[in-house]
Amino acid sequence: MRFTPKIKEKVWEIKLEKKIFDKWTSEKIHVFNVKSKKKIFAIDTPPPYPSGRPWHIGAAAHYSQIDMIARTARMMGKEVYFPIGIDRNGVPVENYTEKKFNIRMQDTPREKFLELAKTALDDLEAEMIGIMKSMGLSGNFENYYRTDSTEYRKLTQTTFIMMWKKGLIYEDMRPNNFCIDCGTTIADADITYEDLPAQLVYMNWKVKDSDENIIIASTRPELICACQTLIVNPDDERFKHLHGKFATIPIYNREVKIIPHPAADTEFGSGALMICSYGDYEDVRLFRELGLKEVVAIDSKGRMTDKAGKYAGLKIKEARMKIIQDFENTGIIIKKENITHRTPICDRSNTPIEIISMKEFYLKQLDFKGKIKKASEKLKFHPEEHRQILNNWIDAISIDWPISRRRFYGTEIPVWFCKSCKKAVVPEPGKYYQPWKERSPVRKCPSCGGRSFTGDGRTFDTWFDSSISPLFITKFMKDKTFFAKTYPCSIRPQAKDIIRTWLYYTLLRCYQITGNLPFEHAWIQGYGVDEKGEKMSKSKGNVIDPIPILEKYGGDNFRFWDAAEASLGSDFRSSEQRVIGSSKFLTKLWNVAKYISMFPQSPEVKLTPTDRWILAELNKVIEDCMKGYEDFNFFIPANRIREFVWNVFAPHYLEMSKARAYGTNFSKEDQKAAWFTLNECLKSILLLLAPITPFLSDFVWRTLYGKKSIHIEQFPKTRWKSDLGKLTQDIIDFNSVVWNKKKEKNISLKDPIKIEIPKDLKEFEKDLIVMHNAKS
RNA sequence: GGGCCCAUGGUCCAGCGGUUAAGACGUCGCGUUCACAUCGCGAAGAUCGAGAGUUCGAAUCCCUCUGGGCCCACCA
Repeated sequence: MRFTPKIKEKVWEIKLEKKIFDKWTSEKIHVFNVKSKKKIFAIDTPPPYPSGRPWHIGAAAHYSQIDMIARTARMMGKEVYFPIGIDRNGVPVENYTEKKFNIRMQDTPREKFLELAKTALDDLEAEMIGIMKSMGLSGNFENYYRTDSTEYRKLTQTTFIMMWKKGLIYEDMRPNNFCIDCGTTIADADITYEDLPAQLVYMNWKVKDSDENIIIASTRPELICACQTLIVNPDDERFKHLHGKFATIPIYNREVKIIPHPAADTEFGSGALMICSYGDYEDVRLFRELGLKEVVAIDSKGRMTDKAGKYAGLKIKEARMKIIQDFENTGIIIKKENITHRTPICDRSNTPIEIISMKEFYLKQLDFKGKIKKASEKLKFHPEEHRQILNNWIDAISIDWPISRRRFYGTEIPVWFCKSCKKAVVPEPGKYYQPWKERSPVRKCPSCGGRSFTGDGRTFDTWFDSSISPLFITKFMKDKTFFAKTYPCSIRPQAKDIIRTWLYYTLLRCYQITGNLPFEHAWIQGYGVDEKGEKMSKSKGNVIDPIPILEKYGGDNFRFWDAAEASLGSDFRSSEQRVIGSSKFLTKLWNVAKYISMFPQSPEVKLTPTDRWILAELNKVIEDCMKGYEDFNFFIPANRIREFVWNVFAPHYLEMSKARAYGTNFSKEDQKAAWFTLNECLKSILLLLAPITPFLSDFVWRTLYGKKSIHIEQFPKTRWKSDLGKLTQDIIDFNSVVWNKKKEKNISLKDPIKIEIPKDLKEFEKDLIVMHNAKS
């Protein structure tokens, strides 16, 4: 009998992937059916942000693993809802638009700017979608969503209006991070710190009713007009006699109290410092703690206000230089020191931020800290240890969330202000509002009856949009049946670095709106770092572009690489070398499949001990893989299968059963037993690998086992349990000994050798003798 | 300053109370028509970051230290 492989290709050809992907699309095997009888598994896919190229290889790997989650759930018998979205709101889009068209947002008419911003990301978005497809994502590409769509923004506004009605939103004048250059309040997340040189000046202030002076050290002398108190450390002997006395602010001649407070460091400067509104967040904290009244010294354009007296109208830096000069002339400054100062910088404009009080909208979150923490106990984390990051963040929250931004490209805040009573008027939900260019839908002010309104020009913080993704994808307020079936979602996959933003804000917002958690599982992936273990960043220039790697090695090799390298939740190194290394396994598997494809498939017959042994081993593999899949940890199955195929199945079972499979000197039944076992193993391996390497698995499956896709099958069952599995190590050891002996004797592996089969391996004697050409 | 995580052959990564410490990549040697040179077999290479402790027994548990990564706070 001649055997020819049904698999013809010499190697796994990555060009086949495109065809397979198109087949999936035309067969609609991944289309979500909300009416299905199966249990629904909804994935709150993170909509990626196309903020520049190249797309981060770690992010691409992340999405390929999200697809593994989807495929795993399908093979566990669930009806999977796997939406795809793209995030397109906020400052990075504006930034990209400015660069792309060489304009400045603040100098461009809003309408015009929005038009440009709306399409600025289209090419980047197309590229991202292309990457997702080449990685084989089984998501919904037919109608993927965008966070800047009318639909999405309408829902963001609806949730705002609902919360407004519940009294969860208020407007307040508070000190906040303000970027003068961008002209907006910004979030803490938009700030980085840089060590910049600064001048620490020591000033002599007169103490009231005394001949003494007190020396105040400051890097911000221009803020003395906003000083409300002086503090010294309670234990500082130098100042104990001054507690409760007053000092006079130079130039302004206003008196401020000297009080003891532990925030003053005896080691730094003079030991005494002024508390002004606002030099830094310590000032803000103390103003709040001590109930001080703020003095607005700087306006939103970055100029001194009339509170600064003769310095009014000057820019901050000019005022500082001027006042230092004046103090030097009058002998108030006794010393100047050059220090480096950790300065908060706006991430986008690279200019120092100021703390300025502005009227902003706030969402209440302090009242929910306990509730969110309690509710999140039910959320299952993968891996569990990352729960800590969320808990730490919730504990650290000390103010409500400022949600308004003075920017253009975002969801507009649906609010008009009555021109006569100045009160905010909020419309009914159900429409996408743009108050900066539309007339108020409310004709008469509910408070004063006024009929004239001004539209709010601000937009929301982008997290205010993205934090309702679980509501948007489940068609909240749009399709009651769909929502009831899909919410809460099953899982939120996301990266570790946005736990305190995206994960936290989503929990908060969805809890406030629906009263329960938006998903059951939180699946957290680490960062993709470079080959040296350093975080990739554009400034360092170590960002790896996934496109050339995908083109060269294909989706499956890329996916197998990230599954086998990125352990659940931990950071993983990325390099082309490592993808090449992983790709060897697919070649190996390909050849195993090609070999097995030579033989006909056989119904189950009486199996030999060798067959029952490898099936017992296979059984263990299935058990181990399922443990990994149940935790959505693909590192475990990827490595377990590689280990099994490469080190047990191919070198030992394939060799032991080869003569039987070819039918040399064995009965027809024994031959059929080998055929059956070979195919049984390959089928299970393919099924177990299908979520990780969907292309190759499907190709081989359709070539050998079925007209239909492997992706509508379920994971293999464990039905081959047997004690023979205990003998695996002995078999491996014995084969190794024989190979070594032949090596020592310098004879070919096919040459005969005199060797005894060990007692415990007697059951396998016949196969072992033929395999090694052993003579007793 | 507070917190979290990590430390295993040249590199990556398993093992989490008892194994001759697994595997992959890389290196070296030998080998090949018959699934695979995008291969096979074999070899070298790890006192499991350091120290102390618990235990009959520790890479594995406790403590201290060192080095690295990350998050939060932050010097007026």
